[in-house]
Amino acid sequence: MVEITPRLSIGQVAERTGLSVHALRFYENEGLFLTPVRRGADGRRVYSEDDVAWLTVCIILRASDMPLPELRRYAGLVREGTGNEEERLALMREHEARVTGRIGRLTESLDLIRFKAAVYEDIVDQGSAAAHDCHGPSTAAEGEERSPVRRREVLAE
Amino acid sequence: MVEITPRLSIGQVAERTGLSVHALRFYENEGLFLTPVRRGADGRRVYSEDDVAWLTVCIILRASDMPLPELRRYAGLVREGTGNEEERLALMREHEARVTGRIGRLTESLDLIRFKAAVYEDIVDQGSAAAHDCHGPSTAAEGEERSPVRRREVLAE
DNA sequence: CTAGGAGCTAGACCCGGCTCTAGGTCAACT
DNA sequence: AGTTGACCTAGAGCCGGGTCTAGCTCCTAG
Repeated sequence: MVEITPRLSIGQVAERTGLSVHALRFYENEGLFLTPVRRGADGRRVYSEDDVAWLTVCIILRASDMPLPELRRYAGLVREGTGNEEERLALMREHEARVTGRIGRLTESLDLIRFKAAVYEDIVDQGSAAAHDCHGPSTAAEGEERSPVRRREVLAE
Repeated sequence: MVEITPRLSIGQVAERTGLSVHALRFYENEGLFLTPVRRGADGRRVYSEDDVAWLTVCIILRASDMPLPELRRYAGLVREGTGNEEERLALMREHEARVTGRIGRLTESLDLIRFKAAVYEDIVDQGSAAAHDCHGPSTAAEGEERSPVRRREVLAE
């Protein structure tokens, strides 16, 4: 007699998932659900826990910047049922590659960011230790290579 | 007699930086340069290597999703000259935190992505080893906790 | 002299991904 | 009876970050 799959209102789903009710309707419109969202007698949307489970997957994929069209395609594959796992795999692997690439580029950027921060920290520390004017390095440097953030091009300012 | 700071055209800067000429004008409009971009007698923009060096910094900050307003603010601080290193430091540290946060969330997402991929890979391998139908797990799972991507909520599909 | 190519400005447009509004239905309280 | 409050639809609006267009000025080469 326990409710096996409680029927959730859009508001409840919004609350649980952190998506807005607008976003939920929008996602539905975009074809991101696995099954057409059911309606109650009064025409209101009724969600199941399965919907919520799927949404949490969507949220994670979106959090890693999977574009909506690709998420839609993925939803389509899942909707089709078993048999297309190669395609799902390819899609996931592709996405994985994008995400690792993104992480890599962000990590590279962190080199510069931390380097800059360290430079400013030194100046600040120095300035507060002895209370005389800071003498910032204004020598500009040329940058040619760029992959593993070159020291010199990073120094100025 | 060597050109100490060669004068570059917008096209040359675009080529070197990978930014479009449009983007270069746009950035200028947005106040992202350290000094007003000089103009030749004919009214065309003339860039120095310093500009390019600064642009490469901008590009890295943008690559890590520093919003334009913040980049503008940073440019402003640098423009002001030495003396505001605490502010520059704070800005960089803040940005650093955002970037590490982002990397963390992406890395978390990777857990799910790889898990899914692994599931599909198993199915595909299994399917190709013995040529009988795949029996995908369609058992839906409820998801409550979510930080360290829970196993169960991830299984379905 | 004329055609191309690079630049110029101001401003329109685009894209992704929501977000919000207008105008309405319904059920539940007071 | 009236007021919330949650929901509905269709469609407009917004934001960030560019991108592109129109219509113009130059310079250079053929």
